[in-house]
Amino acid sequence: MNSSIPDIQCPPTAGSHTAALDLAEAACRTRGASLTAIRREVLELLYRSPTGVKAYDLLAQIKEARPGASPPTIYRALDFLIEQGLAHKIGRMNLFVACRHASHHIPSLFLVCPKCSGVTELQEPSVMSALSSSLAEAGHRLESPEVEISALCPKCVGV
Amino acid sequence: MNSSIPDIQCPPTAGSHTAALDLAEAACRTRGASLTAIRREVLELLYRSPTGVKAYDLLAQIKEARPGASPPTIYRALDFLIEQGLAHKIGRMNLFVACRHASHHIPSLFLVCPKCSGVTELQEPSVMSALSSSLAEAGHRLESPEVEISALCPKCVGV
DNA sequence: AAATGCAATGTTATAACATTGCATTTGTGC
DNA sequence: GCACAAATGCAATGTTATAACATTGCATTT
Repeated sequence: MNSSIPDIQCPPTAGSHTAALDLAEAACRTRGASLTAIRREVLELLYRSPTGVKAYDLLAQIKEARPGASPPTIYRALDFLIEQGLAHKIGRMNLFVACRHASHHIPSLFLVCPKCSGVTELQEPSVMSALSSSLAEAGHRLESPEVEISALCPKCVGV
Repeated sequence: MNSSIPDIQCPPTAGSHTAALDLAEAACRTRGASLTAIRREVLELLYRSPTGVKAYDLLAQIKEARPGASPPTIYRALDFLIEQGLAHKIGRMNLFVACRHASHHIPSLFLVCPKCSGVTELQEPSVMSALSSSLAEAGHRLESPEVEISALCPKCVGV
């Protein structure tokens, strides 16, 4: 559809993210998975919400285009995106956020602001290695390369 | 602790924890708060579950003694205990756990095992300071001295 | 003793978040 | 076209948490 006339539309936060979506689609393909229309739409909504989105808010947004959508529709899409490393869940807040980093070879910190719910993904290799070696010493091991931390964001620190 | 006749009672995981409960009660008192019977019972259940407990499991247990208990009964008690620094919530797992450290002047890491749900509280000042200075550089600030991290525990690492 | 204030608790309902199970459709290789 | 697996639609249900309002119990004042 959208081949020409490129500028109407784009509601809340965003430009089109087409490039990133295409990359994501290619990445899935190389792994034998497919970024279907629903999944792609959900991912796009995540891209538009740098601050994280709640599942039922996603659902409401998706319903505008697909009135039949139900909770499983988006939870399944989210599960897929998380499996594929394209999104993360922020447990403490029941918030979902797109992964902003091309590769997750480097573990990330997710700073979740308890005031405004904003999520910032931060890569700090030195902190992460200090952390994981401390854990190792205590006999533990990081489960995933995603470490969530509750931290006030720059905006909310000031207040 | 248990000085004489130490073995009757104590159903699931536990000894009586009377000493710890009394300490907690005293601590509340010095802050002008009161560890009422319900709150004390909830705290005791937390002490008995080193691994963390879900709110509705707590509810079920409390109901044995207090059939009228309802969700707010325990959520209120949990809120109070958390306010008082006597318990923590593990967000990702919807799990509640008693605080094992007398003082929280030193920030703590909470290692939550995603396999067995075990929670270990760990104090690592050097890691914590590296962490908080990294955050500060990015304009953020730790919200609380409690940082939860998903990490396999020693038992589950092996498997 | 009666009235007041106030924290805690009881009670009911509902909001918010997430999963299960099964029927149907879609895409892909043969 | 056909068979098979993957994805989706859909309804019901499960799980976690809070809102809203009434009541109790106890300390203080009158």
